Amino acid sequence: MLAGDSCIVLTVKDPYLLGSFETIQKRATLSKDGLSQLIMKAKEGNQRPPRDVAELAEGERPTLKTIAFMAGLGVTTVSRALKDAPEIGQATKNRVQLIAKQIGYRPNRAGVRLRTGKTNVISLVLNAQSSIMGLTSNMVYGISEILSQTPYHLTVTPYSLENDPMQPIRYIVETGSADGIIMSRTEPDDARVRYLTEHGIPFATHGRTEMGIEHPFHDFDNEAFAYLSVKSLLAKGRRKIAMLAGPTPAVTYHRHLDRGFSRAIEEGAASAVAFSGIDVDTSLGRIRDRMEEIMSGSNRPDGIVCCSGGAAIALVAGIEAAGLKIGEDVDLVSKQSTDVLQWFRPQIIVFNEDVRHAGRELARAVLRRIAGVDARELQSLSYPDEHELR
Amino acid sequence: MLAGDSCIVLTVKDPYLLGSFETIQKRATLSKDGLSQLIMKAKEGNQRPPRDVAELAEGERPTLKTIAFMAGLGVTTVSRALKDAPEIGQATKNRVQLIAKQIGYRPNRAGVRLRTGKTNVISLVLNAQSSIMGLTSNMVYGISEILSQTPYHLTVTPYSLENDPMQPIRYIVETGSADGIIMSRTEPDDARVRYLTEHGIPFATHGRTEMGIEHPFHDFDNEAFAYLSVKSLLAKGRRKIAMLAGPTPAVTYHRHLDRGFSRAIEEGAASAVAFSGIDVDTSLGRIRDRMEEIMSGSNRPDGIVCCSGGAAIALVAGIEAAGLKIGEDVDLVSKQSTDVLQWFRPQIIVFNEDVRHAGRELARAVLRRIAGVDARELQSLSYPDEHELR
DNA sequence: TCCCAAATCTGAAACGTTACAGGTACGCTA
DNA sequence: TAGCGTACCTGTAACGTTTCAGATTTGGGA
Repeated sequence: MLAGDSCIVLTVKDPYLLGSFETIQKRATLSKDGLSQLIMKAKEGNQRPPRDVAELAEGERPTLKTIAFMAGLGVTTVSRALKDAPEIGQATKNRVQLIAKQIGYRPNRAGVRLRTGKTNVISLVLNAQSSIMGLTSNMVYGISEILSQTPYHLTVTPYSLENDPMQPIRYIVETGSADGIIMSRTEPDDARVRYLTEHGIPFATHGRTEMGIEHPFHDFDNEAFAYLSVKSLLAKGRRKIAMLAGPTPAVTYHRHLDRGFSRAIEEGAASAVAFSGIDVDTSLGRIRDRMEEIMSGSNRPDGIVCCSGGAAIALVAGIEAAGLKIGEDVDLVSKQSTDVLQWFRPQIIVFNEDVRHAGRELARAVLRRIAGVDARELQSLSYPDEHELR
Repeated sequence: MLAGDSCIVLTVKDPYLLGSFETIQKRATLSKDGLSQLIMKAKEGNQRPPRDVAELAEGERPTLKTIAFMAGLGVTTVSRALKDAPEIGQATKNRVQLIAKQIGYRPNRAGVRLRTGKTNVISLVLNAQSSIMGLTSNMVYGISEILSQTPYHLTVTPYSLENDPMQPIRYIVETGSADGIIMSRTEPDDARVRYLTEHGIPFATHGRTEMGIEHPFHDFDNEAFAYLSVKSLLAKGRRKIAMLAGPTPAVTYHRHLDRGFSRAIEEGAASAVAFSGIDVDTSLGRIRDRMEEIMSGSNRPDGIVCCSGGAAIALVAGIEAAGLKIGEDVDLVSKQSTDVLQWFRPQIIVFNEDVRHAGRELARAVLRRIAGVDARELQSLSYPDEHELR
């Protein structure tokens, strides 16, 4: 046994953790005069700084070798002890794990990655446009919440809408720069989903596809949202109802909205008014102006469904510019992903979409997919939850 | 010279790029019957799959070895040729670079990282709360815009306000998981700045410090913003002015706001009304309610400066709840980082803070800092740019 | 007493890259 | 023709990890 102070830079609180003096000495093939001396000697012995000695230069981090030296074991044993391999004795495992903890060992990601190909990275791929109201932020925070309890890091790769959405995906796959991918703006027939499935890369999508491929996803039930929205408008006696639709029909949730909307309209024998020329991707200025036009016209709706909090603000501006009052001349139901809407027009009926929760779900899904869980078990929906305020 | 089709999986468009048959043969020590045969033989020759042969299994990526084999050169030469080292002949460089391009070679990040310690990662560290209006998103997009033209990846590490802001920083430094850091919520005396400077880790902050350490930063000139805001209110004849201040005085920009505000108030001989109990970190609900109280009281301001677009919406709600009208009873100036504000209350005077631009500046700054540029050359301010709409 | 199996532990090799310390070939000078 | 410098290229080792194929020890049975 060696005294606790015999380590120079790295110290363990419990010196009995260290390898027996004889073992260490055998490894270092040095004379018998305490670990401190031993280390110094070892250092003088070699020409280059002895990295296999438990003294680390400024800024150097302990490695398996460091632990191996301290414990008087081989690196292999240490490696396995740290991951609880069955062929290592319990006593050794405890000893090794304690030393590792006490000297603050952390596996070198580059070493692991080079050897195993595992990157410990989850990549969030999203388009850089449509995210006025903190959608991206909350997604990032949700994902991070989950990843922070794991060895995974989160990298974010935005792409602009003018570019091919496949490009960042292909890059990740070709360079092997992530173990899993989370992506949004899912399309009914999504080339990325096909590509990733073919290549066997774990991923989860925010939104569903309709291509007969089972894959992990999380989605907000936009059909239910649209249905319930129309229902609330009907309940308020509204009869001529319009919807600011999801982005280009290419994106799946546009269809879900349509479906829910049409069903409710039909059930209520109400009439649908079309909003031509604008959708949720349109610039807020244009939405406002078009809205003013529409609401000043003869065939204006008396109830409106909007699927984005940001767009809703522009809608309100347009409605009010036309001289109408929300809650009197027209009612507005909107989805929101941050709690801004109700603070400025309490009459708006809001459904909250918890994007942070979506982030958590998606992160959990990719991780479990990476762990080999069947895709079908990693599909979840979250339901609109009405908060009519005041 | 070899025929173009002599490569099995990897092909180059210009077969003359390949090494001479003799060279390749020498390396492979095989008989003379074309590259295709040669590769097959090489494959049969060894027990394990011959990774040093220009045929790659499904999902395998070309490495330096692959190129070396194809070009009939050593890996070292290839490595250097690819980075334009002076000791490599121009002809060789061209040849190697062309092959690399044609077979789609990309350096293995884990290999580089393990060998050189360079991660090619920039880490964005931010707090997960205060970002209602797309602040985080735009920052991320701005940074990505710059990084996408470089080999750098962006990782995002949020931390919650309850936690120690040092923790993620320490993690990054201890595990060496990034080459540079971008962080926000800078404090006058910032422990992170001190720590990173001491450890010599490149970083850039969104916001300034006041601790005598020169470091890269980008900041919005909040002093000018507050000053100009008050000035515009004065110009509208407002005399009793209040400001919804920046988060806790711990954060530097709070001071800048104060300074600009006080100076303008003094110059205009106006009077400042204090907003007690709320700042920009307060929940929107609470801001709204408090605002209603204040604006219903006897000592209410007739001009208000607000430093966040999200908070401004809550302010407006409070003001209107008190039965007052923006632009008549009271004027409001606000900073905004997304163009939402003016669409719903055109009377609000807005100053745009271009966070995306800040992201670009910060990314450029860290990159140049990593490249060794002096910190003093990497400090920039952006100035408020008034847009009074309609 | 000897041998065998189980329980532990081990060194060497490999992942892809770069740095180090040469090596070879060529042309020029003496 | 020898000697030498230059231009160009090369093999080996190392970064930290895991995997492979043993090696060593221990205890028990014959």
